[in-house]
Amino acid sequence: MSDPRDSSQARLLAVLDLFNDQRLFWTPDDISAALGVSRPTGYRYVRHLTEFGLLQRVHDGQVTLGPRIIVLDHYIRHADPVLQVGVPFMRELVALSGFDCVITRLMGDQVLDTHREYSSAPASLTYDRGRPRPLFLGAAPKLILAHLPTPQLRRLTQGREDELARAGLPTEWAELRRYFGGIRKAGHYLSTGELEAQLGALAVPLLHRNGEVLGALALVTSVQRMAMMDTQRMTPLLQRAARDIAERLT
Amino acid sequence: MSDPRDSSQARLLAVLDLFNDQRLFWTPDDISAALGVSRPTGYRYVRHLTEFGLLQRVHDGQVTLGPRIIVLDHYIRHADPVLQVGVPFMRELVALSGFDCVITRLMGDQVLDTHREYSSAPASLTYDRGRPRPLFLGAAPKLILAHLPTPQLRRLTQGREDELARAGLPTEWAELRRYFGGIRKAGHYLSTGELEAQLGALAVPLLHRNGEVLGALALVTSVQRMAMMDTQRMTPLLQRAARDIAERLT
DNA sequence: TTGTTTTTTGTCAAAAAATGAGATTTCAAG
DNA sequence: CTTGAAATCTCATTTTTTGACAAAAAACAA
Repeated sequence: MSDPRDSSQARLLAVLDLFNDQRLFWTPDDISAALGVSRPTGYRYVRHLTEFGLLQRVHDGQVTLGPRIIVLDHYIRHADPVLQVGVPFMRELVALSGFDCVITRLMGDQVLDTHREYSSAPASLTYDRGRPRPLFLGAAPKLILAHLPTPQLRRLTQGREDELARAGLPTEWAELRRYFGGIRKAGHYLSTGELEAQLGALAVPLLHRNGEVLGALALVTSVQRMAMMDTQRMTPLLQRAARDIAERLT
Repeated sequence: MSDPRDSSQARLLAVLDLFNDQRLFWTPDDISAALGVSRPTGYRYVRHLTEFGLLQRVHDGQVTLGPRIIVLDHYIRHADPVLQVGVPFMRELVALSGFDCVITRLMGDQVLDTHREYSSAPASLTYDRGRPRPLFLGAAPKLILAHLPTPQLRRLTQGREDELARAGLPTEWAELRRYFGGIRKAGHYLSTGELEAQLGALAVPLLHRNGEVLGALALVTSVQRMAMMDTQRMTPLLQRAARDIAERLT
């Protein structure tokens, strides 16, 4: 019955929601105001979160995201088996192709690039690790969705008809299913200018033994250079790497 | 009066403390046991944290750190002014020296490398971004401590006599002060094999206009290659870069 | 499919904590 | 030393949290 977002514990966590690209520095007063709690309570929240390193005080009474975030991120990176076995293969692909190589994962409801191995001529600096990506744009997300079990795909797409429409995808369930089914059968997806006008990507799925989709492995570059790529030759290489990575996962 | 770590809000955050290098996957049951709360409460904690993306469920009932961590880390990286202006200078230093270039910061009580610009022959893969570093070992931390205001230095060193002794530093305050004073006057510090036996580093402070120490800028490489470096020539280049970075900070 | 076990979520009264108002303290800057 | 703002403290009241137990849901096996 109770909305889990409306509890004192959740309110404390809600402080973290205030921090983003746009605004990384807050005063306790602003936090209190933004959350609609009293000043002492705002200060208490800040104290608690600072205690755990999720926030830190900087000068002139402002607070910002704390060192614990960086450490936790380090743990994720360091312990993620997909990255541990994947990165060397990504390096090889970069050397082979000259393009950037990216591993993209669906985490919860969010699509994130968890690693990007840059080429000597990086394709883009706008989407690096951790920047939330649209669910329905670009090669990697589409490939991931295409390999999701049907119920999960349904859950993810439900209530996002607007977003689907804006991405030029069908909003009707049957048709949507057919669309993603097609991508799944193809086993790869080539996007040109979907996420960003000047960029293209070739992605293949990272499939666990049991068939579960772990994410996508993609090569990214400019549309011009992408046009010169021999897709027929590159796709098997990518798929091979994806298979090798999956095989080496415990 | 009340221990801030002993409150329901803090207990919720304490869940995050369970996750580290050693163990990145927990079941709600294990969490309940580790925190000494009942099963339903453990499940509630997991639900709350998952709600905010700090945790995520993976298969077979386990949970691990969630996507929100990666996103928040992305915000920090993306919005940190020191990195924004510093990275291009670091690239240049790497090109000039052939060594890795690292920015190290004191965040709260923790010393962290916030960025590492790798050379074509990376010096080490054991200390990358976000791995907590010892406070008293290595060129960068020493340089940062050396430029801290005296009261803060005192606070940081107090109660860590063991750690100081293990690092081969004086445990007595007056002597310690003199030691760090010497480093500060020198304006740079060359370490060989301190943090890791086979690595050396040359560090200079990143000083804000007002004299506040923002962190350290360091070149890292193997002791062999470090021995061949012309320190006399390299130090001014590093210092110059540090000054340029500081100047460009708003 | 069924039955069986395990995991996860409700229900609710007792216990614990969070909260806000206002007072008080701390701290930096004149 | 004074001033003013920032941060903390005190405490009575209100709101949550909590655990025991029960119920439901999900995973699993036959």
